Amino acid sequence: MNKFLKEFKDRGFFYQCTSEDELSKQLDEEKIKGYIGFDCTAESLHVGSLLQIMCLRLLQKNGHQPIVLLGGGTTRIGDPSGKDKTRKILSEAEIEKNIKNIKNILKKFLDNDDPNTKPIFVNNYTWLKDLNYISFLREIGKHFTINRMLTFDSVKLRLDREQSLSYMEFNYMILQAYDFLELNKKKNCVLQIGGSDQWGNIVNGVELIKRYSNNRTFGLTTPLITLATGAKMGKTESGAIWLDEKYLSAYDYWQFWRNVDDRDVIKFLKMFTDLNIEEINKIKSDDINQLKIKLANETTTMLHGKKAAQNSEKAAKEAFYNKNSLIYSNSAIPTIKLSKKDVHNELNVVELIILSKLEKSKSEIRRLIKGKAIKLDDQLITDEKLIIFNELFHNGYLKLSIGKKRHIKIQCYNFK
RNA sequence: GGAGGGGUUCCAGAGCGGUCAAAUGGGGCGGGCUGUAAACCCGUUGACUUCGGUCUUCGAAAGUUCGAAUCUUUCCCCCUCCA
Repeated sequence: MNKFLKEFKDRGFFYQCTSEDELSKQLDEEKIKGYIGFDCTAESLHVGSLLQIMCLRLLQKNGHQPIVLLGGGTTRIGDPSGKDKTRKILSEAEIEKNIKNIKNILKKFLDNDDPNTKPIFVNNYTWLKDLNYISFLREIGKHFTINRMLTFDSVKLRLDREQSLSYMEFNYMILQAYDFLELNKKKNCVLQIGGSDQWGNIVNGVELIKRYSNNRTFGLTTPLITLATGAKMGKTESGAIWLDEKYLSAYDYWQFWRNVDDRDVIKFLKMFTDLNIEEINKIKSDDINQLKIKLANETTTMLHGKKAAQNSEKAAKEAFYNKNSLIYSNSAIPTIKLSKKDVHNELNVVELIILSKLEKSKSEIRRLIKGKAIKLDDQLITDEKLIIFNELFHNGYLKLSIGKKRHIKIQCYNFK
């Protein structure tokens, strides 16, 4: 089997392929271009898209060139796959902003220097915006039968549940197929990779290209990643695991990986790190926590850099293992600064926590205090009326802990 | 177009004039046990509070009533069946 394809499988990326043997053969014979489309509905990408990104990296690693399609056009329509309801339609400005943001994140993960493999970024709006309806129907539309389109899951599910599917959304799969055709014509792209929910859309593209130009192309899908708990990857109760530091700090990103379920560790090491697959297979999981730290370091380094990863690890050590030690300015624990005007003589714990922005409801904070969750410099707080005074701070710093996992350093000089 | 059923707190889903900030389950959060894991047990889960209470919530608006998530009217949205 082809090297790329083998690693693709070994790492757990593989779900379905249109014709595996032939793809393998073609990959052996030449360096190809493969594309993945990213939805631009959100302002940033979260870990739910990480597997897709890893696929792009794997292409590069094997000398193939990835094409990143940022769906400026199709985002204006909305993919009905896996959706119960029509999505809200974004404004032009929002979409443009999202595309820019997402592109920057992808660049962090990809090698942008090697001219043979550096990613090609395309926006399908450039070719979709000027389509002529009549000629599109005549050239492209004739290759699609409604009979067949009705059998695709994305459509069928909606219809079965008697949820409305607009004509606009119904056309999404045709446009995605057309994207593939366009990339095949213009860039000689022969492979589309996507999540398993994209299978129908991808197959449509492969078939359209076959009918239109008799070219051979391939589709490859990745499985839907679920956590051991059954939840979808990417979103937690406290918010999505964003890949953008603006929305999620490197420390919190590190913590996400540090806290994965035991059962997911090896799987994630394979999927989301560059560690050699044989090495991972050799690991005996006698120290699962060490592995989790490894996972957190690798993933954080890949996205935020080595320094950020080291800092996060250091901060975690301080927060979880150096109990009862005072916090100083060189601590890596996330810091919030209080300005003098925030602070007055009567400031109590509850207000302090509000100022720290760790919680926004006073009732919730009072509940937490009653539940023995709040600590200042590892001292349990039991009185919600406690007034914050100067002696609590050591060299202007105070550690605030909420529960076992949330620790923050509060900095305030000249506290009264 | 005709006939019914429904919209409840993060989700599912009870309530059907006062005892309802609203059962129960899930999820979340916190505590315990541990390993920053899982499982399990316990607590908690609208906001504000001088801890006495106060204020805002049951699709939207108006009304009946001492009192409405619960009754009436209009409107919006969803579902089922018939044409």
